[in-house]
Amino acid sequence: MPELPEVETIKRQLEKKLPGKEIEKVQIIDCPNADKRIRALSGIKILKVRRRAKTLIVDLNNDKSLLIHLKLTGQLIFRKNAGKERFTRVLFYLSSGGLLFNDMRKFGFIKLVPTENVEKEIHEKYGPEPFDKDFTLKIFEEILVRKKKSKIKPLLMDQKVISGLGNIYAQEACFIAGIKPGRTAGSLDKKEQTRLYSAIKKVLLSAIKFHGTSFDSIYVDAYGQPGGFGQRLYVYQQEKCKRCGQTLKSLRLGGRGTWYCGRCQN
DNA sequence: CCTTATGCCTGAATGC
DNA sequence: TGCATTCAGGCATAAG
Repeated sequence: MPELPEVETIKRQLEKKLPGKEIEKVQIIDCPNADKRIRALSGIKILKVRRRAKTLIVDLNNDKSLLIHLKLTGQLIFRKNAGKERFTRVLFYLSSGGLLFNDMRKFGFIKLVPTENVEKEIHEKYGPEPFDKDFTLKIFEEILVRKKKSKIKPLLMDQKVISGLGNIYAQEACFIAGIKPGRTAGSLDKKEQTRLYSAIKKVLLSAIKFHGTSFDSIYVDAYGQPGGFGQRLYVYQQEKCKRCGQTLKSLRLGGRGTWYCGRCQN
């Protein structure tokens, strides 16, 4: 399930590949959430690839941008020889190679919006990027005070509050910070707030370094390669604590599977 | 304002 | 073996 590190990995790879390339043809194979107008992009060139939260933004030279969200099972893969694969939903034929939008469960979407509206469509809807300078410790503390009754792990997953964290990295951050995921935001003391703030950045940076998590073998990067962070997970879908060896506890928070160590997290 | 539930989907895993 | 059931989850939306 692509979260910030996975989408960032794809973004960094595609921004080296796509700019300057021309879209020769777009084929929508089976994609209920794809804007039909993308079929008319023949002859349009790709200018830039960006990321905001978990959404990829592909700016085009016709003042429009593609907004691509992979949701749970989406893949965006660059292939030298374009061809339909098992779950290919949209196929972009490029001047060299092809860009495949694969999505087993069809939750993902591709929108086409005027580039000038990207701000409105995306940026305004989401909370701060964890690596932007506006995401300061002070801002984070204010969030925790404002949402003091929320449970901390579902809060970290709320894109309107902070963008980019999903079910994996929210609970990994809680582990690294030594905080139980079911604690309320308001119950964190100053030290815990600081630890969690650092843990968010730490886990995301590390995951980006290893090209993300391919735990479920669904996520792959823009070259079809799995990420290497899966074996470095502390708690997500793990049985025993990597630090103390104790059997992890599991529960559901916000409807999502959640794991934590009763000894290492307080 | 809040929290929790639902729908969108399909494949893998499980149960009888 | 096969068929039905359950589960996974991002996130918009509805309901409580």
